[in-house]
Amino acid sequence: MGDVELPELLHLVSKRLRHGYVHRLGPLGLTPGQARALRVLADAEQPLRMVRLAEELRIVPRSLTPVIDALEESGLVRREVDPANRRSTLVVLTSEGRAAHETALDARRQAGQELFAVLSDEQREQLKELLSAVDAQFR
Amino acid sequence: MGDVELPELLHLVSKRLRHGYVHRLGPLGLTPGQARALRVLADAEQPLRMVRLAEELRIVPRSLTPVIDALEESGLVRREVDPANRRSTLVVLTSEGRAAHETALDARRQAGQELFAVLSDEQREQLKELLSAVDAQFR
DNA sequence: TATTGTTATACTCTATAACTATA
DNA sequence: TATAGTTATAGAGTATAACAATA
Repeated sequence: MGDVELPELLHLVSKRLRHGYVHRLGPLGLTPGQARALRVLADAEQPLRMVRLAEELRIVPRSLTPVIDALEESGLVRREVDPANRRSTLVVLTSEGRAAHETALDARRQAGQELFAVLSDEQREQLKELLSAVDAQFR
Repeated sequence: MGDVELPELLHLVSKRLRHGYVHRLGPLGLTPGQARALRVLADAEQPLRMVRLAEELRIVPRSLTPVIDALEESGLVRREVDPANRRSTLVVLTSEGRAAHETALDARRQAGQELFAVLSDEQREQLKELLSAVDAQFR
């Protein structure tokens, strides 16, 4: 076979990452998408509206709904009506949610380290810069 | 927000790639997975057994079944019983399938070029080598 | 009218487990 | 017994379109 193209490589490596996440986050009762939402909420350090959270995650609001449904059912977030605009829903991270985020963060770090284990710190930085450049052109 | 980690970047860039594929392959009546299967079959230059094709695509055989179902329905591949081992199914690329592969290849190339447009040839090569190293450690 | 979020629906990608036919 | 592939089922991730509530 031999010659794997760059797009195909990207796809394969990304699939491995997802695989690692699924297996490490699964025992915590989280999907990668849920863990991502927790991360954004924790980083924001304040409740976020659905539209805003979806933007940060780069998915459409409709796709966020079941993610938040699941997190709410697990008690990791809470929906609140935005007093400033009653059309809006504020997604509030609970203390359980914050704790789950910390655990998930470790799991995600481990999966990341495992995936990029063969790269030196320098190479990892290089990879990050290349991918950043690719990503940035669309933002 | 600022500090996006390497794994997250990988996920985001990969998502963009998928997005580009979906939009360019959709009008051709192909999903990215179907186009991948066509590519492997075209590269192999001979019919492949289901198990072998799944291996090349790095998915389990069960996941390949609906992909081949769809391609067969579109007349792009044909299932044949392997005369050497009647348990096995040979997936044969039809001439229509070969033509569809050529068209899909262009679409995929365009999506790839668009995605990595901001990188120089040298940077693309660098990225490819880094991802290859990551991928190779698991093979 | 425009915005926010949800309901409804659907498709892709992937997996595990159980079954059938064949070896 | 072991292998190849399918049926059955499920769970993530994603999207578009239509709608209700609110602004």
